[in-house]
Amino acid sequence: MKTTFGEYIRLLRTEKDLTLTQLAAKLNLDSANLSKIENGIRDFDEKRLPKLANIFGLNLKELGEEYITDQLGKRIYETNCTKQLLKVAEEKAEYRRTLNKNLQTEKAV
Amino acid sequence: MKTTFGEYIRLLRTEKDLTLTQLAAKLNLDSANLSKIENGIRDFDEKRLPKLANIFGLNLKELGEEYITDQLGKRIYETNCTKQLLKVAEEKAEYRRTLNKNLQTEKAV
DNA sequence: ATAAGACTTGTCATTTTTTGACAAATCTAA
DNA sequence: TTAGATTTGTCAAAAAATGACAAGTCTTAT
Repeated sequence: MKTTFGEYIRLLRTEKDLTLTQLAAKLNLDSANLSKIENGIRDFDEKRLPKLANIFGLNLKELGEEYITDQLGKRIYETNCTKQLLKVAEEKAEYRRTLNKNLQTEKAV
Repeated sequence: MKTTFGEYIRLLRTEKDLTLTQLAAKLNLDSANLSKIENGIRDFDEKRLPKLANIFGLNLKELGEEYITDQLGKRIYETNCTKQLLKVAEEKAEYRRTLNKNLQTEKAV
């Protein structure tokens, strides 16, 4: 997916010929706020992902991955994080994983 | 840097033989909260980075990079983001950059 | 031209999350 | 033991995210 999550929702919505008001209702959401979400002014609330998946018949896991990559991509963009720094960030994530592993085995003892 | 930001602060602090209370005072911060920061229970507040850099004679830009890579690394870890997904996130960041570029040139016209 | 529906924008109250502060507990070394 | 260092728990305050509504613009059909 080469769009923002908001653009993706807009795509799904227009494909099905739904208005903002119609989709917003299905999502228990104000149409004004959905508009902001599609335009990237606000974030889609993670807890509505299951509903979104249902409405459009999408796989929840895949949709969730769209979501987190969008969120991360946004942070990467906002922090002007270069590829080089992103690599460092990835290593730090890896480090946290080993920390957690060690913690688990400690508990086991 | 192959540690969390909290561990890094602890390293800097103990190298200089400072107590939590002493460093916390320099940072305008409660020692109890600094303890939580070093132990990864709370986040270091970004607005204290300049102070932190001064106290330990560090380059602010570099310290800032330590900070954002730690923050991103934490998110990557928390979301169980695989390398593959991280690549997608990076592409999405790239996409946002082009969006922004187009916006700029639009403005110019 | 204008009326209706679709969408956008601005604002503010509410909710949620993060932070600051303090008290009390634990831990460690003299 | 006891003094200092650190950790943990809790709660109020501050900050950020979200929900809701009013009013605006834009488009299209009549």
